[in-house]
Amino acid sequence: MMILGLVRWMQPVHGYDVRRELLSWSADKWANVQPGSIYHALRKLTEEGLLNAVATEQVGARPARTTYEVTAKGEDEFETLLRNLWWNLSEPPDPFTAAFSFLPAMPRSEAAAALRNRANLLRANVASMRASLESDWVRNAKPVHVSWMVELWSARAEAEVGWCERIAERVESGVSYLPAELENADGWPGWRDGEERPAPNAE
Amino acid sequence: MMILGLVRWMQPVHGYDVRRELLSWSADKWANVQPGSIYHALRKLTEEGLLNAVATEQVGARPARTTYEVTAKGEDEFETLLRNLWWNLSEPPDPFTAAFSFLPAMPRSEAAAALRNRANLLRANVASMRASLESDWVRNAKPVHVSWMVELWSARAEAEVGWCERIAERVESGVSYLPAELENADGWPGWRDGEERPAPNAE
DNA sequence: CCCCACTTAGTCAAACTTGGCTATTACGCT
DNA sequence: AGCGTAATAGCCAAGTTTGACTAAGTGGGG
Repeated sequence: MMILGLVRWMQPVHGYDVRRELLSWSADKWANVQPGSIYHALRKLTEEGLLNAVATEQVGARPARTTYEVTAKGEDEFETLLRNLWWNLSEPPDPFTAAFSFLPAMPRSEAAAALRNRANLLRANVASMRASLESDWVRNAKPVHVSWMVELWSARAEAEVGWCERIAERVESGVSYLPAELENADGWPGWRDGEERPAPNAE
Repeated sequence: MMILGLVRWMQPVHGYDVRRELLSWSADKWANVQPGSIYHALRKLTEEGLLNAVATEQVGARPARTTYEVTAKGEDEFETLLRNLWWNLSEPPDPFTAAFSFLPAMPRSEAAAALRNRANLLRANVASMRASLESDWVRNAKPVHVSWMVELWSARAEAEVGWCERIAERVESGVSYLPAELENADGWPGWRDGEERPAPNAE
């Protein structure tokens, strides 16, 4: 619920403003906030007494828009949430990691190719982020810490590029996926379909 | 829905098996799968024709457990999902990034301290992951690619440690958060409470 | 001057997640 | 033998998130 935070610093806002701001940050990508969630969140926060609906104006026959403000309680709650996120680690879920855990279900050649491909995609990403860091628009019109966030993403991505390439090589090299204890024991069924016969003599 | 994948390689399984396997991977952390989701997912996958309920045995007066298998259609679907995740980037949502975007709401000294703290937490994490990589248990009893996943996490974390420290310094140095265009213009209201008076002469 | 396409603002039902609950059996300890 | 604790299976209602939809104003090209 970081909608609360947004409302807090745009103070009197209505839902649509919040939506636009979020989309302009393309925050739907890295926060879990799609446009549809916003109005529900606003109503729920109001119920909980963290927000106040201060006005409901209507222009013509368009849907009425309700304007919100943060209450003292909301201020507190936000502070708490924010501190919590700043001071504590919280591993975010990562779909790629989940997919990677099924490595043995992919043919080795494809897995390696996909990893190399991923490395390239990441590199392209890094390049475009770098470019945006240089661009005048970002340098002059966006708060500086936005650039810092981009730097974080770049740093993580670069680290991952290296990993992708290292792992691609290992996958190609044909090392067995099975743990030492189970070498030439029978593993679970259901692994060996994507695998191109992991060559029992693999080392 | 990577429950499907799990069912696929443990072939005839019942819900509880899946649950245990997931928890043993502590997959509730990096996938978005809490124990409660499993049974619902299984039923839904069955409805969609991706799974088949093959048996329902009952031991004593305990809840009956239903055993599932993957259908051909499920096999296909899994293949598609898996490939999609392997070949395409998909930025996962990251709560810290979201929190960081509210940097101006934190006093500079606290922000810097929190960043340093984060760096330390990450370092501790990396250390414990490194240790587990050395441990015999992981080396001998777990498939090798599990270690590779740990390496990925370490690499990302290390990149982030560096970033935290660099940013902590910048925050402390007092550089203004405002974009060049808005220097000494009035920004949005609602920023300046956490900020310890961003000293208009800050540079 | 009219029509098409886009923007504005928000609703809603459906899907998905979650955490807590139930109720039985097995196990270890004294 | 008795008792408390842990493990076994799974259910369910409540809370969240989502993507698709509505429906009126607006603007500019032909």
